[in-house]
Amino acid sequence: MWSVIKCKVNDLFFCINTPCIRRPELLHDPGCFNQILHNRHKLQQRETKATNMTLYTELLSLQPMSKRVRVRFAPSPTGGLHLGGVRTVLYNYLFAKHHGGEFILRIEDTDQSRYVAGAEDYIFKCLKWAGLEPDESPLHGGQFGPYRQSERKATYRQYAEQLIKEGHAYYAFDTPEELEKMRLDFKTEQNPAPQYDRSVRLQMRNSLTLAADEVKKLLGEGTRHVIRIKMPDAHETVTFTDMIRGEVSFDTAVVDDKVLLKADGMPTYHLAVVVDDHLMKITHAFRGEEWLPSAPVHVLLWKYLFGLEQMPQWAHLPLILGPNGKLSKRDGAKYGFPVFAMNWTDPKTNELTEGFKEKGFLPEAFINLLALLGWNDGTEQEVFTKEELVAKFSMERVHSGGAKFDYEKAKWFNHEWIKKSGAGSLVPEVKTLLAGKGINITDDALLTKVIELVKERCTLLTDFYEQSAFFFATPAQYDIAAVKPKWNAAKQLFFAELIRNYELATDWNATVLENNFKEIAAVNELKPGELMLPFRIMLVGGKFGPGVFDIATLIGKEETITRISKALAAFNS
RNA sequence: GGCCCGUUCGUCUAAGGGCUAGGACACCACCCUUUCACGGUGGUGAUACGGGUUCGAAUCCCGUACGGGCUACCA
Repeated sequence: MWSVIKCKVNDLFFCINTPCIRRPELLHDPGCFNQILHNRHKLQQRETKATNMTLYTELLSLQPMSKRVRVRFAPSPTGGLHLGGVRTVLYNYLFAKHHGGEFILRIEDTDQSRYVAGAEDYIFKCLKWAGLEPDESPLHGGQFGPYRQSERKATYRQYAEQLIKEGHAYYAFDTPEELEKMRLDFKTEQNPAPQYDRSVRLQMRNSLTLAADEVKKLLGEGTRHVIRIKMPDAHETVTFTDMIRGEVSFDTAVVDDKVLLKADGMPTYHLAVVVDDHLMKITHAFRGEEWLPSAPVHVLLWKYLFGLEQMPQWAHLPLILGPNGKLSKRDGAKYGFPVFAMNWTDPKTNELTEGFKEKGFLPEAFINLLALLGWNDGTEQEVFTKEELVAKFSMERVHSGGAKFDYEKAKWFNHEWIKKSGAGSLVPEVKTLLAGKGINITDDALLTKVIELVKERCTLLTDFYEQSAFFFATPAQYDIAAVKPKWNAAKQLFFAELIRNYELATDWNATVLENNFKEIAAVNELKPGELMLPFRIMLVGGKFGPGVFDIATLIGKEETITRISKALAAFNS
């Protein structure tokens, strides 16, 4: 149950809704306390820190009632899951886990015309990859199912009918053509997008304008109709407190009569979100900022249907922006960065949109970079494990402004995570990647050593191919240009001698190899520096990679000698 | 057009009325490194503008500008 606490501070009353406090001692956690200040913005503006502390102390003396936190992510299965969607999932997940609550996934598939085969399955795969699996969903089950709105179709109509009975909604019989005509007729320069609202509804065909028996007759004949919410006639201000933005208000006179129940009997998002959030006992509802304009409709529905005190706390997350406004998959294609979590192929067009996973991102890095796009813990820490995020996340520290996605920084996060990961844990990924390029590895221990040696040079997982292929295959080509200009007979002789020396080596390790290399150079009066680069080209093929003697050690005596001989032939031709 | 939200280095952000506005990415320079990286040191670079409140404003208030979102029987 909600416990609504009224506090009087400096002659001002504050209403504080306490979310799930299963354990009162959690109140001692300042982060948790922040969470409780439903209307902290007001407090922030008018009160001093000291007063806040007084309030805090007052709260401690109260016994908050417990209500388990339940949050939901409600995607519509119409295509790929993009950055913003995954971040919404993340914030839901972190918030739920931070408060010991549940994270629910509900499929909002009420628009049958937009149904896309495979999209739902794809969403689950993305969540699994990212490590953000729900506690309840169509796949995971739960006490509040079904979790697909299409399967809940029968539940919605009664709520719409109830609204009509109470005068908060009405039947509308207007055909699509009539609606189009209305929009055309009322369109002016001043009003380029006329709404179906209180100014026009009395000129349309609906149960407000038609006689009661006419309406009855139409309904009896099964005439196609929708149910629309009837926004209040008088100017009424709808206000709610957003966890991120503070108080937000709207004048109901400028909000239109949104359709609640469509002609096919399916609810629209507006009805479904309110009914299902209620039925599924959602305590906090997080969604993108693009939903803010329709929030007054939802608040009113809560008021009419279930009571405002039952309404979840809203948080409208800032948008993730691309180079030109709201991030779209087009931006990704245009600027060369992934937008979706995983590769998505549109089943109709066969168009492939690249995903972060396939681009070479580690799931840990992906959620880390997403978490920091709009949130920080107030310290200078930027690399967080999922566990740290769960422990530190709070909606209070989410930024209100939109964040432009920076692919360079995203790559930096991935690089940090590759460096941070143990070589062993990267083995499966790198193995699969190399196998895809025709390099099949059987020796995991060797691969682990290779990864350890090259991982700091890899920003994306896919970089492991270039950085480690030469450990498993003799270079097919050499960067001849880097060697040829300074190549001469003396160097030729040096490497011939090096082969003889290495053939006799009994102790094959980097130190011995380097010492022998330098001794022979000294005897021949050559500078080791001038010989290192050719040696590298012989072993690697190019001017990159870890220390040459480390490479020689790992590829082994036989292979090292083979590569020197082979390269010698190539350099001389 | 209307409504709503927002605005600190190019980008992500810190600073809850009080040091020289701090950090990270990117960029530049140097050091380390006989490759490429990692790492280290330093540097360039921001409170949109105008009023107000205040001893004092990035911070609170108002206005302007700019940016974004929404304006479907889509979500």
